Amino acid sequence: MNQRQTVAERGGAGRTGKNGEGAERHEEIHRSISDAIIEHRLRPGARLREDALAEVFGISRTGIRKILQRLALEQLVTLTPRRGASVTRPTAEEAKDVFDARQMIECGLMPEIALRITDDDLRELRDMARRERQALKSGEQSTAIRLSADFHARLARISGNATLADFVERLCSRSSLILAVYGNPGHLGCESHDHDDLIGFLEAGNGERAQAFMGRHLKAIEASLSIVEEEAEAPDLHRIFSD
Amino acid sequence: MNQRQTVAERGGAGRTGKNGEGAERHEEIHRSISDAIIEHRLRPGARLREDALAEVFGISRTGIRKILQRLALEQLVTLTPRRGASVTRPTAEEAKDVFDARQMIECGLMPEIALRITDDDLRELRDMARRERQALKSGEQSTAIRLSADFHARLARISGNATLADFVERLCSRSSLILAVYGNPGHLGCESHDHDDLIGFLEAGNGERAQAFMGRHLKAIEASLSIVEEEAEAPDLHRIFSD
DNA sequence: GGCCGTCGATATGTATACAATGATCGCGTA
DNA sequence: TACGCGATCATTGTATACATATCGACGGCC
Repeated sequence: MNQRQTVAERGGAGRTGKNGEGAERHEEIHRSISDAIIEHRLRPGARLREDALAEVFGISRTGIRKILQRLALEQLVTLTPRRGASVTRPTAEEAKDVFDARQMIECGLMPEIALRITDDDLRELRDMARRERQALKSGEQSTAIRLSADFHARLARISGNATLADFVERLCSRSSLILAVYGNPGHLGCESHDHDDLIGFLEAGNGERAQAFMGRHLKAIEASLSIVEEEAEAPDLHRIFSD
Repeated sequence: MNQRQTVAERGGAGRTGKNGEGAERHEEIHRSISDAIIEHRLRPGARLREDALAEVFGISRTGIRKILQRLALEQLVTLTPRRGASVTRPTAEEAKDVFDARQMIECGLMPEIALRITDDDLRELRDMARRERQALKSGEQSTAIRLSADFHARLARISGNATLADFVERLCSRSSLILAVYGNPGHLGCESHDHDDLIGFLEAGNGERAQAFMGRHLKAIEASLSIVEEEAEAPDLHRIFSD
């Protein structure tokens, strides 16, 4: 079964630029899977079989495993020892932790961002916000969710602190997973005009108000979640044995 | 050369409990390498050849690669595409970012920690601080450095926010690398009594003072560094061409 | 009729073999 | 003597083969 390799790869392009672009190809595949998860095209709990992925992307399992491990470290997928990979299903506790962390970091970054933001940044952010509104209006919820995460990540990047920006990026990805599990269908995380308002404060150089606004923004997202621990899987036995 | 496998592994124990303990074994190796880096037994820039590591730990390159990739994501080692792995040499900019991040997160966590800290926590922290002082006194600088990082990580864990605690743990590991590059030999990062003082504030439930103290503590460490971009590698040419 | 044990299929974990690339060293020539 | 060039070697990147554990289903047994 795993012998059936994708037709195109073997002969031509697959071999040709193999090594130089190998790393970039992996990067690309990582992004593909990552995006699919963030956009909820792969729902939490979905299994990610190595063979299937290897066939889809036309590389061998070795490369897929590497990517899956990276995704696991980013906590987008969960690697169960003999069971393989699946899209992470965040717990209620993780959800709380993630939003607390975002509250601390993203808000804390605002003053610095207000100081350093440039006209180019403002233009780009406005464009992202516009595209996000547009996606929401045309019902492309997947795209809107990803753009929203991108917006927050891009914002953090302006602070100049790459380490914290990486943290924020990962927190936003995980937030997207959390929305998939605990979000209400109609109600997307970010209000459509919030991001524009935030841009306004930053343009005015008002770090304090931006910080406060971001705080409310995140609280609003968190409040919109229906966090009820489902625990549908091993329903009663654990409770019985915990007595 | 790579044929010389470690004597013990092949026949007996290596094969026996192979799978069940495989994951734990990897965890163990990860810790071994990680500790060696944090304790400066592996200095920044040191090359980590896959074959050599595979031989030392008695597993094949496959497992080693997995571990190296994880270390790379934690930014303790750097993976250069065709050159292999080496211990990361943090740049001055990264050093600043890491300490700014620690300032934000560790300080921000203090109030919550002061609220949640238990007697058991206090006892354990005091023990760690004591062992750290002791290691310093007996000149075991490697041990002292690791214990200091452990202390900060353990502290963060008390906050109950696993996500932020993970961040702090990684920041502390990287700080250890930074100390290896920019630290002054005689002057260890943390003053020996600082941690005890901090414990005092936390025991008193005084989150505010603990926060302020942690701020000064981290600033003091940062200030003790000699951050001068060495750039010993391509020494003069760049400067010439920048004219 | 329901439950337990066993068998087969499927997928992962690990090791090894092969290929490609960058580095190092030696040689020839100016 | 120093520089450029070429070959060999060391080391990583990738794929594949084999071993092993888990899950589902079927059949026998109580």
